[in-house]
Amino acid sequence: MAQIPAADSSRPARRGNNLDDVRRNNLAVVLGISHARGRVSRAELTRATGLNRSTIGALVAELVELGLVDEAEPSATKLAGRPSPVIVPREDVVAIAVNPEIDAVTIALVGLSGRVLSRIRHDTAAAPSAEEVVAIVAAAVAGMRGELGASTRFVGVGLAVPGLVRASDGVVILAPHLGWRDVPIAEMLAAELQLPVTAANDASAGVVAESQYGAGRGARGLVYLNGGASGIGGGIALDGQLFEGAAGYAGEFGHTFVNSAGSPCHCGASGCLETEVRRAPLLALLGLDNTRSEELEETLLAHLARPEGPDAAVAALLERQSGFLAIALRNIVNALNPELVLLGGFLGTLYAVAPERLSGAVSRSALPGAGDGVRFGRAELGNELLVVGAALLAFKPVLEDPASVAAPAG
Amino acid sequence: MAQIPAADSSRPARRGNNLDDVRRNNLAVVLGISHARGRVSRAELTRATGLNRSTIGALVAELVELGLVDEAEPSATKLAGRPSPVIVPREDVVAIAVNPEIDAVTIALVGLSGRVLSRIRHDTAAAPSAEEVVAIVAAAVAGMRGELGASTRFVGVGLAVPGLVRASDGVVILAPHLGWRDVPIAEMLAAELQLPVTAANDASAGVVAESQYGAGRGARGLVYLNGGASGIGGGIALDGQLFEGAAGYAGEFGHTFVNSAGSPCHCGASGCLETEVRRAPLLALLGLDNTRSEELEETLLAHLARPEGPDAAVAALLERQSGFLAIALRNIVNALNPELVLLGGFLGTLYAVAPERLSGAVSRSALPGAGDGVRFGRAELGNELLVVGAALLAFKPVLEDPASVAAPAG
DNA sequence: GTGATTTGTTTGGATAAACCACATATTACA
DNA sequence: TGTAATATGTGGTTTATCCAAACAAATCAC
Repeated sequence: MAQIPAADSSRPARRGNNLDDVRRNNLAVVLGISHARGRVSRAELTRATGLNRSTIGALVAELVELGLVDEAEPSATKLAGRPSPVIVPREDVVAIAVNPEIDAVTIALVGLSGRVLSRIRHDTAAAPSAEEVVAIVAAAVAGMRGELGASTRFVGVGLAVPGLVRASDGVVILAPHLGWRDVPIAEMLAAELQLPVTAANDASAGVVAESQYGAGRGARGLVYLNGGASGIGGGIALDGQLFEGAAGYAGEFGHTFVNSAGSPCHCGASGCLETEVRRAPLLALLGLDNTRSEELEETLLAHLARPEGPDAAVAALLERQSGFLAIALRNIVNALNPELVLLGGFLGTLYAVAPERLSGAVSRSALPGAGDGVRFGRAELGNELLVVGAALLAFKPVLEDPASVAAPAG
Repeated sequence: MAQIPAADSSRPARRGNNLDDVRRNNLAVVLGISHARGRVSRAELTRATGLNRSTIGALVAELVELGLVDEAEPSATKLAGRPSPVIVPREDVVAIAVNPEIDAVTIALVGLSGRVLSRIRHDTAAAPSAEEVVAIVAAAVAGMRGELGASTRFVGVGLAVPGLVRASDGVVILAPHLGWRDVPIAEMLAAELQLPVTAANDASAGVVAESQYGAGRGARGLVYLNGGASGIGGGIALDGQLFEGAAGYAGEFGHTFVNSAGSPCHCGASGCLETEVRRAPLLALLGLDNTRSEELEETLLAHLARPEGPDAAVAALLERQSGFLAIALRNIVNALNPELVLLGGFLGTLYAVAPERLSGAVSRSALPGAGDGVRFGRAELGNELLVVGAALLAFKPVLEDPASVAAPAG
């Protein structure tokens, strides 16, 4: 009878746990719930975590000591019993969110409470270079610092980049629209701001935000596809956490093959989702210029509602693009069996004009099981999406190990 | 400034940890390493887990008490110092692995040591019904029981089914080649054998086996595609664990879209990988009958090595099928950024005849980052694959919580 | 007010892992 | 053959964690 070969030791074995890990984990759980829900009473924390009342008391006291949360007066309930103090994440624990785009750099300060404290959009004449981004961010942060109280603590920087970003060190491998290639932007920003920097693809930041605060709340397995002016990006979130893959590049659904007779794509292949499903042809048909996506959607819905019915070319284009999108989604559903598929940007519009057409096509063409279990939806975080996603990237180390942040000076 | 909406409470918050959890986790880690490596010294466990010597001593003692491992004499090393006892998983802790196929049911007993203790292939005239499978398994297990010592403990049953299996309750939603639809096979087997039963898709079982014992050892993110007589199945393993998706259906790469002009597939769509890349046309061209895959590969390699070169039709077919496979793999690499892609069965043959052609095509057509980081390989577990994979499914509860198994009677 | 209910607080207890000192078993080398 | 060096098991002690229980406090219902 065969003996199965023994596994080698190349995969590092799971480490053992000690008591420190217990504490660290429990602090992270409590801070995580507090951060996710905004306001929680100690009693709610007790129920959610399954920990003892006294343990929660001690954990919360330590988080207060660390300057990460405040204990506030109990909020009025209609229940009998002693009121339970409310835990709120401190707003003066702040992440810096940065999003360089083709014609602007957006910088925002986001509190641990989830509030966007301030936000600047710095327009640029051309696509900014990495050096320009660093300079713009440094100036913007210096300016915003003054508006905030002296107690403000910056815990890190989160960067959402429209391109491929290596997760391990935050190097931008390729960002065609910015013209970047192998740019160590995270390192550069970290040197300038003296803060830890986490960089990720913009759609990855988006899926994290949607997963925790947006239409993906509560979904355990979430796939996100976003159609922007520059192409189609995407991301995968499992249990609220970004799925990175081996090196951080997972989620590039824009280059899913959907058409044998398709156009060549800048990626080198042809027939990619991104080349077949684009905003531009629709804008041209509707006589629109390079507009915001809200405007496109309004115009499109109005067009479809015309008494004489939609133009044949418009209807055909929608039909064709929905078909290609359905093919890509079918692949994704079969491969990943997600609970929820979220569509943003232009793809959200495509979904919105005929939700049934798209979801029906996918459910019918995907395999039973995965196909009939999946839900579809639109991304709901608009403007705030990338800013919040980037901030979540920056907060991640704190949320995973609250005790690792230096306690406040005072 | 915007306030991000608070997350609702629909996603159950992560639970807190207590000391029991620490112990449970550490027991699982120690047993897991022991199971994966086959033979480990206590000293090696100490280094791998990062735990204290005395803690490892206590954990191992508890596992011995539970009857899951034995402590054996130290094996000779060339190192100075006191020899460290060796921990070996007990062979009389046994899982029952079951694999129903179109023309046979395979039943095997697999020890926690990883050894296949016995194995029966029960041929059937036609595809077996669920009732027949239950009867065959019951008879086989009764027969094999006699061969084993009285100390043998059965911890569970693992079932690898060629079809879609709902992970939560082991119901086979659809197994076209068996003619099963909504069959509660896990429940039926559990009632008969009075043991916990875990069922999964056969490729899912395969990827787990390859990930832990086969060509996927050490890979953190692994994608597996297998070409069998009945189609193409697949699975995803992350850190040695099966990625199930929302309900256990993840990994159906056989229905990836690869050809707009493709044939209709039994799944309802058309142009699926499974319809475009098949064994049958190649067998026909080579004048082979319905042979084993080893035979196909030998014949094919011999044909390609002919002095006059391969037949043009054969070369064209290989080129064509490799091209479609490359398209599917490109999609998968872009979407999941796996570390390793493993090909089994007919797809392994297709890869083996020209590894460079396939891996080169994928690396070039996938996006930089994901494309140039991925490795390709052949699945290396042949006959044992499904049996080992099914057994791993059955052992999973024990490996996750060793203390949950009843201590041996003796 | 009085009682029921819920929750914070305090204290003591159980438990798990770390730490330390010492015993033990092997190799290296004179 | 004997001694030193090295690595590892063993047992007692310490430390940190969470839990359980008793008590105190704050609210609601009547």
